[in-house]
Amino acid sequence: MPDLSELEGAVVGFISVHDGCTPYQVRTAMAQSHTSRFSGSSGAIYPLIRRLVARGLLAQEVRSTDGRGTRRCSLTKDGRKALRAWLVPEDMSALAGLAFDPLRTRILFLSALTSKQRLAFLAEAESVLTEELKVYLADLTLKRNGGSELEVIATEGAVAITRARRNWLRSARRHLAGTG
Amino acid sequence: MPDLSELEGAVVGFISVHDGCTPYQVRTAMAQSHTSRFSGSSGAIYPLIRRLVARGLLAQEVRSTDGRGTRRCSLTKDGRKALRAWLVPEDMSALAGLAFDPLRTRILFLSALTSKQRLAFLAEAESVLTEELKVYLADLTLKRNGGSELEVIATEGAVAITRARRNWLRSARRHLAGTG
DNA sequence: CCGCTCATGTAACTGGTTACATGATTTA
DNA sequence: TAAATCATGTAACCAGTTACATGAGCGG
Repeated sequence: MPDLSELEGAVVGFISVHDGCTPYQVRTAMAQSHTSRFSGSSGAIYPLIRRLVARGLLAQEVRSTDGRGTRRCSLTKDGRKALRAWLVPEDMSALAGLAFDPLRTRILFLSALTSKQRLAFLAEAESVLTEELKVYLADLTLKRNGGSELEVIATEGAVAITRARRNWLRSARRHLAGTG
Repeated sequence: MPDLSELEGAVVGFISVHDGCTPYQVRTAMAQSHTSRFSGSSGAIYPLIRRLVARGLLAQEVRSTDGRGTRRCSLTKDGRKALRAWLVPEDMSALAGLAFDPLRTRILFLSALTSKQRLAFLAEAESVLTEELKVYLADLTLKRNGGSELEVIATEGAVAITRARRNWLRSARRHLAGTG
């Protein structure tokens, strides 16, 4: 059995927390997640869940009362095992590795802009990040009353990283504004 | 003309900074980059560069003295234009959006582990991040003497974000250790 | 001249995306 | 009863990966 992909792991993890949820709920949860990595498209989720059922990691229960054929998903024993293996891989450094950051990438090539455009770019990025930070902080408040402890921690991570990015951009802009 | 993809933009940006470089140099630079997003595989780079030449964004000069057919790449006027459009897209929020973080994703599902395993996971991740931080700090020193100003800023970003992640994990671990 | 690095390339695959399509259920 | 939402699905596509293959140039 090959390891779970990131999306597969996220789906299995979601079902482990939301036992008995429908594929549709998995799908919308992925789509609403803050990270834009996965679209939560039906073309991704439904075939993926079928694959996991075929591999014996998921079990499905069809509600006969529902004409749409809505199914409820839960983990099998093998599914829980696969989830644990996905959560804690042999090589943890793959998880911790530097994430791809389109802003950081672009900064390397800002010499293609005039110094005025450069500063405008950094200022604009900074303001977008500040707005985003507000969103995550609001989300954090939400999670603090009503969310699980782990959801709070994950949201704190989003806040911490966004804040770090914003502050980094701010100091970069000030630095570049100084040196022209 | 469609917009440049992230990899295309990175390649065009690299060539803008390293004018006259060979596709091989582009490739190895991508492969050595800290972010694991792109492998820098020849199967990605060579066809990509050919596409960009066909689109008129890159120009190639073949050194006739070289039996390997090594080519030197540079940007055309259209290439510089496309680079600027890629650097500063209409929707800046797409650049600033929360990056995908496999650690953060996994934290949401740590309830599948025993509390002991959970703490071990966080401790291990924290130590990997601490090691990584050392690497980026060393790189920063390197860039400070000998690198461009923009390279220094980009590396400072890597340091800032890694540090934020590490500190976030540390406080999460301490918190979970407290509540059992 | 052997092995390493430089340098380019192709073919099969993969894990997603977008766009489309269909029908059931609920709500105004 | 119309519109919105719930719910599932397929087909065409795409950007990248892995694995493989080839050969030139160079240092020991």
